[in-house]
Amino acid sequence: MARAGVTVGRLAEAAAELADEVGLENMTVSELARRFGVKDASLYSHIRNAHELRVRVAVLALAELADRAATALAGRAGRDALIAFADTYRDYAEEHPGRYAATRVTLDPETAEASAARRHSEMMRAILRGYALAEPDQTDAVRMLGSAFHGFVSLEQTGGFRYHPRGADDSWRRMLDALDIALRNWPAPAADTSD
Amino acid sequence: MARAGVTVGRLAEAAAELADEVGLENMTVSELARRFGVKDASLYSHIRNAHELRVRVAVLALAELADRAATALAGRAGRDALIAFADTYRDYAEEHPGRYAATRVTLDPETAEASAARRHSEMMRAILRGYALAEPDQTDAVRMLGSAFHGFVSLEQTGGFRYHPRGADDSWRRMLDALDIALRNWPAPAADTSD
DNA sequence: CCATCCTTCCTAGGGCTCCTAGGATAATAC
DNA sequence: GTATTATCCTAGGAGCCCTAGGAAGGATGG
Repeated sequence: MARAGVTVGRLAEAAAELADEVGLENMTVSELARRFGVKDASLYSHIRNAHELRVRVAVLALAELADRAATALAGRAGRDALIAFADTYRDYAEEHPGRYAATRVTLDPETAEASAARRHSEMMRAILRGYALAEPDQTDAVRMLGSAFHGFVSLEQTGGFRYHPRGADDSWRRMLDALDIALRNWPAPAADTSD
Repeated sequence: MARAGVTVGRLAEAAAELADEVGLENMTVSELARRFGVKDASLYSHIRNAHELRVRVAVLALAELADRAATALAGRAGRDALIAFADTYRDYAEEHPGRYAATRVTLDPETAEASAARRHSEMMRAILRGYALAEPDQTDAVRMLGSAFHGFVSLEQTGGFRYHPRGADDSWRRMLDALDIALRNWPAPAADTSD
């Protein structure tokens, strides 16, 4: 019987496709095997378990997204960079919901280290160079941006903005403007603003 | 054979407990049945399917969280209200991860309408009274706050802040300060959106 | 060219999940 | 006390994840 040509790489790629189609939680080893014309048990020669599959999709997505973000960031600084970066995230999440969801899979330290995760935070820090923030404010700002971007995309995808006529695009733009302002007026350390 | 005393209410309560213990995606009808000393098939006299269970946990959690937030908000305004509200969210998510995750389950319109979801957005709007924002800016601001809160909690829970020594608590405080500043300096509507 | 070895695939099967169908019994209403 | 309804049961189908053990493809080396 001819071999199906399954490799870990193709498996991860197909898993990412499948996750985008049916959602990460409905991405199953069985369905993946079916798409390769192979019994599900056969895939366990290539992967340890279903979780590894999710991890591989996560790693793949993190790299893809980092590449896109890097391209978007080229030649931009300050507010322009912020917006370009944020839009890249949101567009990617819309285009590849399964892959995007996978980026939130918790990775073990070694996998995380080998992944593009560091590139992501470094790009965020690069953006913040336009705002002159020292540590630990820079880390705090990175976390705020990450929270706002991911939170918005997450709420949007779960339908949280569905019950109000205001367009999500418009809210997104305004949020980015507001974040830009927050970064430019970054609060002084622990000054008790008594008002 | 004596009845186990299963009701939809107790089911939802037990499901919430279970979700907090094992995570929402590991909360299963079978395990729930086991805890009631009943066969899994028996539960289908009370609920239609597993999804309904998740929805019931979501509704329960939204109500609980709204109650807590309302209490925290009492007698506070402006920045104080913002912080009290945000802390309520984050504390609840830490205390009840399964319930919190359920609040992100997509509800059908009628269920959403009957849930405490509206109370949540109304509380956010109440907070924004301290910042004098007119529509649609108010909606945009509500979405920004929701995004930042949920995003932070989500990243924190999936371990996104694990690879840097800076404490998450500190970043959280600073993010709230920054959001307060963003609200007080809310951007003027874009003059031109042509680029 | 042939023997060897590793990889990839198979069948078989166990255990868990969700869920349906149909029947029995407990609690309640009349 | 009987009829009704709600709650529980057993039985079973289908899908999922995963393991064990075996067969065959494809490469390697004599």
